[in-house]
Amino acid sequence: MSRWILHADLDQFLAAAELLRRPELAGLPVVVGGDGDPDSRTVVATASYEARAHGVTSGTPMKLARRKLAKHRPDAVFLPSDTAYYQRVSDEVMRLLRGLGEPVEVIGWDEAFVGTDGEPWALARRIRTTVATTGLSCAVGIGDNTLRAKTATGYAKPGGIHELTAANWFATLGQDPPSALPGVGPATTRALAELGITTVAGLAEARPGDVAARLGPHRGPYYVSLGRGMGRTELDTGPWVPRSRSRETTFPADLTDRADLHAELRVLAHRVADDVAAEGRDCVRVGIRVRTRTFRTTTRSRALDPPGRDAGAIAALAAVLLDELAPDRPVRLLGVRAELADAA
DNA sequence: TCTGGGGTCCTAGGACCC
DNA sequence: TCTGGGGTCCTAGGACCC
Repeated sequence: MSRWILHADLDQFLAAAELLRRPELAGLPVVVGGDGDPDSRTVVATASYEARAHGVTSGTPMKLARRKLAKHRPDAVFLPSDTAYYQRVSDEVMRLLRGLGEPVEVIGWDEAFVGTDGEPWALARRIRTTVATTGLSCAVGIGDNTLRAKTATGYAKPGGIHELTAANWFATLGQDPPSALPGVGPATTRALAELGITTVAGLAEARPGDVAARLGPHRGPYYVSLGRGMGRTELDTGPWVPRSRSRETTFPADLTDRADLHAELRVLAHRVADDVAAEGRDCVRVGIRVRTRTFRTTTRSRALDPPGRDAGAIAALAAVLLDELAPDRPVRLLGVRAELADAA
């Protein structure tokens, strides 16, 4: 248990990582996402601040991003997402953070918690200078638990430091909508509004039982605790152990032919099987995902009996599930997922 | 405007068992 | 003969995050 939790978040990570190896792009709007095909049906993963200035943010459809930037920034640069490279850059940053001698919990490519019993502002500045040695920059949130640290980072971006504790929690965001809290999205915000809860302070004062009746026995009380600013003070410093592996593809054009669908499914299943084998663990359950032209998404899953990592067995079960699902509309996306056995 | 890919966790209903 | 309640597993879907 740590007295202070710090949350480090790399600024515009994917775009910044690209600038590391292409310094000549500095100052230009840089948009990372998809496979680099200008017409692909994909979205922006990360946009540099120069691109954000023109309304291009994460999640913007790539075609729309091109249109928005074409007007004012014909010099904008579009790059395909190179996940293997970003992972290497991330690994190096996390290695440096672990070198600080404090507990570190990695929670994403570009985010980590660092715990300390020492002076948190001094550590926050050390984190920023340490990360800067890689050529990247980060914002740091300081909190008395993980939730307050992560929330604080939102006030620190880009590249700053902000502290959020029990002392200033409600003064800072008590009147903000519940969606200001990490883990509360649009659907939950809507459901809470139906209960008359429209602010973080209101959520904190709600009766957990009332929220549970609307949002579930576990989630209801959890949301109330979020409103109160409660979070962990214990970090999980162990390596991340994946619970599932999946691969999915949105096709350039919708597929209707059953043989085409099965051929694509087989490719995905084999890629998943490769990932499962690389984990050195068995697959216990196989799932597929089908999204049709109308964007309706359905899933099917079934236990793999016996569990294993044989690509043929995983692909065969995926094929059975696709036949059962038998989509009757043109298919936009196919996905295959393997749930992994508990690590030994 | 036309909506990615890779993940995690929770919920709820039905089956099944005692 | 009829009725019960609780626990657990399986599965589909929802919500959210980066």
